[in-house]
Amino acid sequence: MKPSRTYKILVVDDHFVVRAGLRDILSHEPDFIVAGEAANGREAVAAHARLLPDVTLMDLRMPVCGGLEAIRLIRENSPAARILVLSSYEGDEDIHAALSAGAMGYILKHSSDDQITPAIRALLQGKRWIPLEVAGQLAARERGEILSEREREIVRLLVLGDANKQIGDTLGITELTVKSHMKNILAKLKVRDRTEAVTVALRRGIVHLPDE
Amino acid sequence: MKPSRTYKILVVDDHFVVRAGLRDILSHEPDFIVAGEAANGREAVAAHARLLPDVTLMDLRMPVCGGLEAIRLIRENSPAARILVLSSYEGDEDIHAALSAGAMGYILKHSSDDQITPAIRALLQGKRWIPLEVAGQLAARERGEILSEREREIVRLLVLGDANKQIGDTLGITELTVKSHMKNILAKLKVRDRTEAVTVALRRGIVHLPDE
DNA sequence: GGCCGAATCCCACTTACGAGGGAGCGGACG
DNA sequence: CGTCCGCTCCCTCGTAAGTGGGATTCGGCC
Repeated sequence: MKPSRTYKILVVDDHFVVRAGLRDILSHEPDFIVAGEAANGREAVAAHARLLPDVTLMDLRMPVCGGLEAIRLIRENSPAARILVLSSYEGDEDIHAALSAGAMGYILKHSSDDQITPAIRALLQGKRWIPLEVAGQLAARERGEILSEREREIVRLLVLGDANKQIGDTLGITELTVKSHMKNILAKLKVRDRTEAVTVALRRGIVHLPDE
Repeated sequence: MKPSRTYKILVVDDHFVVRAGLRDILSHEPDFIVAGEAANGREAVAAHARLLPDVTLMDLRMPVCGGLEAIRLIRENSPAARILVLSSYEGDEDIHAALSAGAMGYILKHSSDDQITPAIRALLQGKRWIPLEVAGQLAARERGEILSEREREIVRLLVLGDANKQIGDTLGITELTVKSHMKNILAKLKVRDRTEAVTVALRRGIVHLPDE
């Protein structure tokens, strides 16, 4: 039962153990071959251009260059690239950002192999693959209020612990304007104060913890 | 070259892909055998009691029952148990808590196989295994100020977005006392306000994001 | 015993935050 | 074209947050 053809897969994750696991899982499919690996977004872009894989398995949270940026760059060079995000997190903002950056599927890292290979096969057939739990997050996002770009920018400074005055100075607007935005942010996130806003924003993937 | 004896290893991680990776990595060592797997702390305690492995590879962040609690329970039943923590995070508090709970080693998930098997072999010989980067975090912790139990309790409520008054009600103390603690917390964490305190506490592993 | 540091608690004061409004201006979209 | 919505700015007001001090208790250590 020689397969009609083999499919090249690129594996991108900064954790060696995860790459080993994917290599092992994919090796059980006779028509899959792991054509290459990358440990960060920059390596991923280079590897994709070199290998032109049929599917790319991509983590989001990586050093040097994150998955989102890598997805954008890869699809600039190869608009037909099929990218499957494999993430630990399920914040609605992460999911939405990945899909709108051009990912065709999104699965969670605690998925077992009977979730991973079907997802890859779906992408090979040009289909999208969004599990129910992931789709649920997206639906919840649509129901709730969505932060504007400016509001996200303010939340980014908020997690640094900046006061309203400082945030205003950074963005070149008055403190009053910041407070006005902050009021909308608190309402949209349905929280009582800025501290809770930080935890909710982190949980939903709207912002991430600064590296240092 | 038949090995003199084989060593039983228990793998504990909630991510299927990680378990697969470890299974694959360990299978390359002829004297290692993955005797069992567990996807959370409760399963880990049961599996350890049943299998009595020579070494347990344990993730920290897991649902149902976290790794820390699992380490404590396992070492209550088997004080000689050798547990190697395999974590993605490197917050000094996580590291310190795991080691004082009884773990004998601590490695990071982006470690390659040439870091993982030596760590396991070290534990098999009754030695500890703390990589430089991990030891550095611990050293930094010792240099800095360490939060008291009461202060950690307050930080836990802080990340929920509770106001000082609420925190006081929860702990049965006055708001004034909470503010006094908060003052010390801000000083110890070297931050300006409670918002920054949340991000620093999360980054250092002093507290974790609430599940919901 | 006596000293010291750490943890806990209390008070007064200044500042920042968040609620409750309102208003003008721009682009997007039907 | 008008309407919505995001961005900007404005004012007031009550309250929470953060800063300065000081008091207490308790255990360790010389």
